[in-house]
Amino acid sequence: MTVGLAHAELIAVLTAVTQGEPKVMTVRRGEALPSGPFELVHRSLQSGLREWVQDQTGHPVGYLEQLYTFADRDRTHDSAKRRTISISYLGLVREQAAPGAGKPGWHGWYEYFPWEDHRSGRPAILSGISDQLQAWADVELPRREHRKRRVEFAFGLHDAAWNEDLTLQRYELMYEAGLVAEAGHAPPDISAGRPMFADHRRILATAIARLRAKIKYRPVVFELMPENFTLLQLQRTVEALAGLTLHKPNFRRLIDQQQLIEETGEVTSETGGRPAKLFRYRHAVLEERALSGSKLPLSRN
Amino acid sequence: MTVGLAHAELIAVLTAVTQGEPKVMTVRRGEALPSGPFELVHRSLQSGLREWVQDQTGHPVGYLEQLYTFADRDRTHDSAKRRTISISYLGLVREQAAPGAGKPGWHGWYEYFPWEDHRSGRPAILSGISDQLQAWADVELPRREHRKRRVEFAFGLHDAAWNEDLTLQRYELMYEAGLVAEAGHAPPDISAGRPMFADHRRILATAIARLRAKIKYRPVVFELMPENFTLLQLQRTVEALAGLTLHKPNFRRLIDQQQLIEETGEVTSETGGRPAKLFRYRHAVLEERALSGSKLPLSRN
DNA sequence: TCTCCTTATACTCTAGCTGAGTATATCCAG
DNA sequence: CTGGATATACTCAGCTAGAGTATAAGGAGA
Repeated sequence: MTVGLAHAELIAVLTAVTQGEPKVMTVRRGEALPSGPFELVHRSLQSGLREWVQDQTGHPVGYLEQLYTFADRDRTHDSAKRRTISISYLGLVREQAAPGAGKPGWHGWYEYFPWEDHRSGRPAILSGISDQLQAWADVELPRREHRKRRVEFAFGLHDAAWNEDLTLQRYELMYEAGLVAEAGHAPPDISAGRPMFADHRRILATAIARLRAKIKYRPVVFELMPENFTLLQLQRTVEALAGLTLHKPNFRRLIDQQQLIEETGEVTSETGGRPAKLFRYRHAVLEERALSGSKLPLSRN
Repeated sequence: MTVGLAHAELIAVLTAVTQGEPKVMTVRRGEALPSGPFELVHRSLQSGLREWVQDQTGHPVGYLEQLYTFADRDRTHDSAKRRTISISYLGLVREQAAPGAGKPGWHGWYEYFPWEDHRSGRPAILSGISDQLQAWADVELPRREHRKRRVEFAFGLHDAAWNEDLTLQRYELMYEAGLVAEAGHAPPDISAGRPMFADHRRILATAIARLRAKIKYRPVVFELMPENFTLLQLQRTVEALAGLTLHKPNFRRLIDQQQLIEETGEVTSETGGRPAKLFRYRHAVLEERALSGSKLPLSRN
């Protein structure tokens, strides 16, 4: 069988959470995600990415997960005979292992997606966005119903509740409606987040959505935590990722139901009030542990 | 930046469920998954796949989802200067739209994974498999604990329950332990399912795992159903995918809680006993509808 | 025609989980 | 020693999931 030829490129969304803020590693002063060629020396895609991330940041990536592979023709700047296949990955880095986390190179997620951070309530920018989206949705009938439903669902208007997992859907709607600079239409009058090179912001949206969904059923948060941490630090990290505030007593109950962590025996009084116990992740509890969450009515037969 | 050159290949896991059996479309008498080159004429990866699947099967693919992109060096049969990137997709086809579903070309999932079908109880083959896996896990101490935990968790031994979503983990363990023919070790004495070309069975395992997980929170089953169906037909389809039997009253309760379907007003008496009402999927309820399933303790502040 | 078998459909009950709120403990600063 | 801050423990109501039971309505065959 004949097989097409293409360039292969690896794109990384490296994420760390420092001081309760989610960050992404960037190049070109925050305008692009780091990327590199996939070459023959690399054993596999994943190890290829691991190698050059380690070269560039000097620190290991704990968790690495493939996100998506793109190859739309629009993205190609090559000759007519070649095109680029971009394979994107999500990588999680521990706070301590991200020494440049304050330096340029690391930028907060919510610079690019200000409407995604609901920790201090619904962002003001959302009213402008939803106004414009509803205007965009108000076309002739066949498409109108569909558009309206998508907008209301994705942005939690009317009776729908805000669903933090829909980051990608929201970005795509805004792209379709021409509200983000990358769409290339007339520049929007509201400043809808900082744009990025090519479709890099879309890839970041994919990563955020994936991570927000994943923390609910896999213990991946701990890849972002230092060795020892307090329960509130853990909660703040989850809140940073989800862009939401959580109910403290219930968060703690959930955590120790799962038996994912154990006390170190030490306490820290750097938290302001009563000293907090330090915990560590129970590596013994292993990564394989899925938190099930079955929605099927099983029977025991 | 320099970018590596590679061949690009699209691999499809096309699935249909006919008469309560999950099938996958194959070539070479069931030994391989259909695949085709990604070429310049294609607008995008997804549309490229859609086009040649439609050409080959003559029927449209309803639902199409990217699975994974592989590029391990072992898979390459090319010259030293090229390698192949394989992008795999999961596609769902309606029962009626799969005219070849009885003909050669379509094979049951469980020919390849007999240990995955628990609809008639725990398959007998599993005792042999778990014996051999436990023998394999019984090595010197540093690795033993980890191996034992993986085996027990993936195969639901001891206190762990069988988790149908772990199809890929189970296949990978069996591969590591040399229990599947593709591993290339000494041929296993138990016949652990029908092998496939290269890593195609691994890709099929990925597809099964993804689909089993997805039916729990997205209404993708309906992509596999005919226009009108009875509740038991729907249940049998879900059971076929999950490889499990479900509790009938609870299944029905779950379905109409979600308001995903509506009565057509007609009944069918082809089911043997009392005639069953026919239902159809409420397309109005739209694909965007995620069934949430949040595991985060949200607060209303 | 009546009985039995089969499938369809409706209802009940209980344990556990989730969302929400409240109460108590222990440090630091002034 | 008092107030502010954070940490930690406990309570309670409503919902949901798992499980079981009861009734309805067709067909096949005695």
